[in-house]
Amino acid sequence: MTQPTICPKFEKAVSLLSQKWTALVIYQLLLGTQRFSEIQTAIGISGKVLSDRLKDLESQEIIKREVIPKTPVVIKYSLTDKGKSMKPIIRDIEKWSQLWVK
Amino acid sequence: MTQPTICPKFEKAVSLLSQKWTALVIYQLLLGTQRFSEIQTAIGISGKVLSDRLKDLESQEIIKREVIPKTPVVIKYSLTDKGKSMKPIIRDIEKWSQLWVK
DNA sequence: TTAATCAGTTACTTTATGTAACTTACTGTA
DNA sequence: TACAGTAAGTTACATAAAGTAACTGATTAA
Repeated sequence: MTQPTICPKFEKAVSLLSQKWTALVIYQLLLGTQRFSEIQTAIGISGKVLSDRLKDLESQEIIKREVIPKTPVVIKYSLTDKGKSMKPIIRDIEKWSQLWVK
Repeated sequence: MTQPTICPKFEKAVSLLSQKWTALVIYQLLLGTQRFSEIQTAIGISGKVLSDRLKDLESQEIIKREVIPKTPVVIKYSLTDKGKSMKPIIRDIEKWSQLWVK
């Protein structure tokens, strides 16, 4: 009856990826810096959920939000180093899906 | 205004991993065949959700369910080849979490 | 003046998870 | 024999997460 406690860091990473849309947002930003509406139309997510997701990811320093003071203002999202370092995870999911998902 | 359609296979893989507990169940079964109650206490999931998850994963042929007709009956869950092939994904998440999650 | 875009927010609905108690064998203990 | 316990779930109900559609406020273009 030992509670084999799973590593909390691993658990946290897993809970990040088990939020819907997280992986797709990161996948999209691996293609380069993008604006809110670009991400939205690329992956087909609602404004509300994208807004939530971007806030989460920003607070975890996986993405950064840049305000470019033009008129009208432009807001650009991109991956931080922490975010970019998730690339192998995303690439493995891609590879696996090509081999195994019918 | 092109809809850059994300690969449906990739999307499907992502939606699998974005269900809560899926990655942890697979992680646990990478340690070897386990019984319902073993998985349950190992990862701290409720019977109801574990039951749902195992049904999903079985229907996608990621795990197999074996009934061993002893008295009382023993039920064992293990990964199929498709399930085992997700090991690199899980290992990458582990590695990333060790390096980047505080 | 009206329409359109961008980056969201708001209010409300639906779906997913979580909680706790219960079930149906069967076994082991008093 | 009666009582408690385990394994592998299921049921009914409660809360949290995600989806939908309409709306904002600033700005520009027709």
